[in-house]
Amino acid sequence: MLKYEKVALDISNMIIEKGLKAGDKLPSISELMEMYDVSKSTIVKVLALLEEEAVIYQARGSGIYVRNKKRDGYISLFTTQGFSTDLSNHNITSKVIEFKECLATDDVKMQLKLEDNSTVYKVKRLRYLDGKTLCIETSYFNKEIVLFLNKELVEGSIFNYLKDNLKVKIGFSDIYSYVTKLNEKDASLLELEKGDPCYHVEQIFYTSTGIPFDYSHLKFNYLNSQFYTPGR
Amino acid sequence: MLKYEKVALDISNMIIEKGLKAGDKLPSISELMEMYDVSKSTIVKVLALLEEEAVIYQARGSGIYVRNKKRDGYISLFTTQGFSTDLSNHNITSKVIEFKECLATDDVKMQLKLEDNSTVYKVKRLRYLDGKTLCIETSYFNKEIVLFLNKELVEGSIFNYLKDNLKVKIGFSDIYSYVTKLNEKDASLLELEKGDPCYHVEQIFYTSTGIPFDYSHLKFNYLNSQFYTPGR
DNA sequence: CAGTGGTCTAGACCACTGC
DNA sequence: CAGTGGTCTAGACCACTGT
Repeated sequence: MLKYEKVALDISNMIIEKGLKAGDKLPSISELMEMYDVSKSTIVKVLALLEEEAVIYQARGSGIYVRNKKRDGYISLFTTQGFSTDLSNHNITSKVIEFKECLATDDVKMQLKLEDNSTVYKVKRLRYLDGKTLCIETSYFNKEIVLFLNKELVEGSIFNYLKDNLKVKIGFSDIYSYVTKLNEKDASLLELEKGDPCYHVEQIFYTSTGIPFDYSHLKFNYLNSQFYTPGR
Repeated sequence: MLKYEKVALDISNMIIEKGLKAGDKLPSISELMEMYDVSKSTIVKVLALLEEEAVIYQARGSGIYVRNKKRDGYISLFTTQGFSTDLSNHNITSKVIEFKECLATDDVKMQLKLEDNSTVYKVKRLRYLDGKTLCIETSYFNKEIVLFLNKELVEGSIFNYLKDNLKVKIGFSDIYSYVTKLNEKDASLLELEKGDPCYHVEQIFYTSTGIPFDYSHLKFNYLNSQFYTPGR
């Protein structure tokens, strides 16, 4: 673990342990330098990281302050990958509906930048939040990156498997979202009615070297999902 | 304008001028240092900025590459404030439905952290994208920060007025979103039917010193809105 | 193993806030 | 105007990629 990550984690924990609230003041940069015995630039980097994570905000000439915690029950969309990370108090499970290897459709080929006649892994899962239907997730994986996948692996956290076992380094993603009315099939899976609202998220994940390896389409149950994003 | 901002802008422009596409390679850090005659740390900061803006990605040991442009017509939600900034090719206008000074409701008081009996500016506008109804925007402004507002100002870009005239320094924001069915009143404003889907965004803006000054609720016309966010 | 990005340091100087 | 955060430099060393 890198120095600036350690210090950042330490400060995050300190905020929790001391029960600091939004607006509470943290030690100044020079104090933090002494506390952790690191250079100013490192502290500056640590604070930039914590600011990006919406843990703190920095006010020039004034100080460093704790930021709001998000409302409970809201899913932190767009911050971490695969949202299984938002564990605290809540429980995400999944049921596999379909798992197969198949020819990529034109849409999938375009999103994953594949050659003609490429095959991909297709995974369709129903995901639950605290036992309630959260969303339908349909994912396509580029087999040049995701070398192997089977039904057992797909039952668990696919991203953890990719990172830990296949050593896939996840770089960044493009996220598109919109709202439609549900069709009959999706409605029955989500335990809703045809015509009910549905929030769609399409996400394309890239490796750290820029190769797209996962194209996922999420359809959320509007009654069981609400989202949070920190803005700048 | 700061040095790292200038260099970042320059590199962005270079990408456009040279017509570089996703995956195209940019000069290495040491080359960029020479080109702009700045230190390595400055280039590193520039690249971090461009990476955050989803313009490039950096692959350790390999190089710096151009990232995808977003699909056209998608609104860059959560990146800039007030989305009036996504100008290119598209045209955002608004019609004021309501403008008044009034007592803050409990909800508004909580979001803006106001005392009892505080009054706020309430602004309700219909916003259009290329002439089509985009969303209903209801905003509440903290009068301690937003010292003055009138009907004329509210016709234009409120955020530009706050920044340029009132010298309000915008720091960060909390963004909450969810989906519901439309009620009759909102449906008629958006030229939709009661019961149609609606994407809601609640956003609380803070000054750079951490004071909440704007609580806005957006209700989008689901037929005319789709969104993009770069992910990490 | 050469080249590239990433971390970290010590220190100078600037810009802003709040008393 | 003291104290705080923000920018910028020059340079050392580390970690990874691609050939």
